[in-house]
Order: sequence, then structure tokens, then C-alpha cells
Amino acid sequence: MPELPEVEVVRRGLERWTTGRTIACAEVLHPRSVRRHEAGPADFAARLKGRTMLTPRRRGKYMWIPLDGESGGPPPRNGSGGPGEAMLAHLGMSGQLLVGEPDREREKHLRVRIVFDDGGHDLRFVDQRTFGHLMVTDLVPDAFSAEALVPEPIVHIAADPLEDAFDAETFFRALRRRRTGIKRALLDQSLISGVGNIYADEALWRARLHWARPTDTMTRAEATRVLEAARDVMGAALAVGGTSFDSLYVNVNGESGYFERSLDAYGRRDEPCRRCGTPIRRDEFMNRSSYSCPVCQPRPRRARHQGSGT
DNA sequence: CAAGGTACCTGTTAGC
DNA sequence: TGCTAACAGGTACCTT
Repeated sequence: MPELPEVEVVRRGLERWTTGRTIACAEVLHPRSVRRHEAGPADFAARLKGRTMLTPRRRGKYMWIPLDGESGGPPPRNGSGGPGEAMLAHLGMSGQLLVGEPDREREKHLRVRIVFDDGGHDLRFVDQRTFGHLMVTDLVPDAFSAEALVPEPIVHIAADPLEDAFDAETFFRALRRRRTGIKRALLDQSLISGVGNIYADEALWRARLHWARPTDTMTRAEATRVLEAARDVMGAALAVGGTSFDSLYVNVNGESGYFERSLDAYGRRDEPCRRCGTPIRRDEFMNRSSYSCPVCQPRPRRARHQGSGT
């Protein structure tokens, strides 16, 4: 469930609690949580030891913490002397980054624990379903903004609509080139990043577009509408701490956000549309749920991929 | 290359 | 009460 607003809430928490602090040691309790760190859990821990965490960054649903100081691991295969390394994090479906008293009880799904040399709050990666991951990786020049750096594994991830590097015209042209439906395009992190199932449904409801609207004939006005809607709804969610359906998604202090009560479409099956009162419908699509208003968001005559909805 | 389907996970809940 | 099936869904990877 963590999408852009939820990840940004976590990033801000990390900025406050871990910036400038030096790692004493990192402990990997579940290897799957560092599976994308190809050199393995021991190398992951060795690369973190002794490093100082700089200001956390984010693009879409990925966040990373640039690391200062000498790497404790062997030099990277592609040679050292590059722009540096960072710890990259993706929360997946159920990942949490939590800070707290180091001697508190261990969470049931604690996967990685990072201890600092000042003896203060530790940083824990807790992830029930292990779809999330952490890794230490090289920083490389960003494709979207000349002076910026991004972790190498996410160079294919598009800019998100809340960052300066995002270009609406590029996004519009990419939409027109695709032969797919608008929701599938919104969920494609190589076209636009940060949008997941919840905010895709919310943005489409606000823009009054059906999820199967073919993108190759979309007008500039429609594209602008859905983009503005995505920005508005994610900005509003961010302002109240994100969306929490249960205790799975929380900020770094374990607290829930309040946006769930503001959702207009997602999860509101059979409840009245807040614009026209028609019961919200639920369709099966991409092996997940899509919620929309049958009246405000009529199915296009020439839908892209059918889904099994009514 | 693009499009679309599926595996990967585990706790919760609905249904029998 | 206890069991099973469905469900939640982001991303990498695979097939077409």
C-alpha cells in the first residue's frame, strides 16, 4: 500500500531521525529483504558499517539514503571513485522503516536492524510480506536532471509528478505512443512513478476517466486533468500523513495517517459516489481491484483490455 | 520492443 | 469450532 505520499512521510521521518548519524553495525535477520543486494547479506552489512547517513532522497516509491565515508566492503566491480553509494529502500506491500529505543522488543517481522554509534534510536526494517527490500548500491547521474544522482537500479524509473524533473509533455507523448489503458499507464513506473492502485483510482475518479480509456487517443486536456488530479490527491494525502488502512502502514514513529477517510473511490464498493450518488462499482483488473463511478466514469466504447467488470 | 500475465509473500477475513 | 479459499498488490521476470 505505500505509494508516493506514504513513502514521502517515511522519508521525512528519516531525514529528521537519521541524517548525520554514523552506523555502528547492521544486522540482517531475513536474507530475502536484501535479495537485490547481489553480493549478499554480509556484504550489505559490511558496506553500511562506519558510514554516515546523509539527507534521504525519494523518487516515486523508492527512497535512498546517500552514504558518506569509506565503504567497509570490497570496491564495486565497476571501479571506485564514482559519485558514491546509497542505501536504497522499497517498502513493497508491507515494509516499514521504524526508529525507536534500541532496547525495545523485537518486532515479529523485523528483517534488518541498523544500530548507530551514538547509542541513540536504532533504525529497523520490518516487513511482514517481504515484498520490500534494502540494498547498498552505486549512485549514477540521473537521466532526468543533469546535476542529480540516483541509485543505479532505479535509472529506469520515471520521475514522479511531484518532482521538478517531471515533464508533463514527455508524459503526454508517451501516453499517445502506448496502446494500452490509462490505469495501466499510470501504474507503469517507467512512464510516471509513485502512483499505485489506490491513488490511480482516486486520480481517475477526480479526472472522470474510466480505467480502460485508451491512451493513444487521449487529448492533452484529459492528460492534464489526470495529472493534476494525481498531484492534488497525493498532495492532500501527504498533508495528513498518508493513507493507513490498518497498522501495516505507519510513519517512522509507528503512527497512522488519516487519508483513508478522504478516499472517494478506492475501497468504496456499493457506497454512493460523492458527486452523483451512484453506487461505486468494483472491477477485476490486472489481478487487483479497480473502483470507479459508473456514471461519472463511463466505460469507453473502445476499451483497452476488458477486465471482467460489469 | 511493447503488452500483458504471473510468481513472490503472509496475515486477515469470509464462507462453509 | 476449524478448515479452506479469497484477498491485499508492487515489481521483476517471463511469454507472446
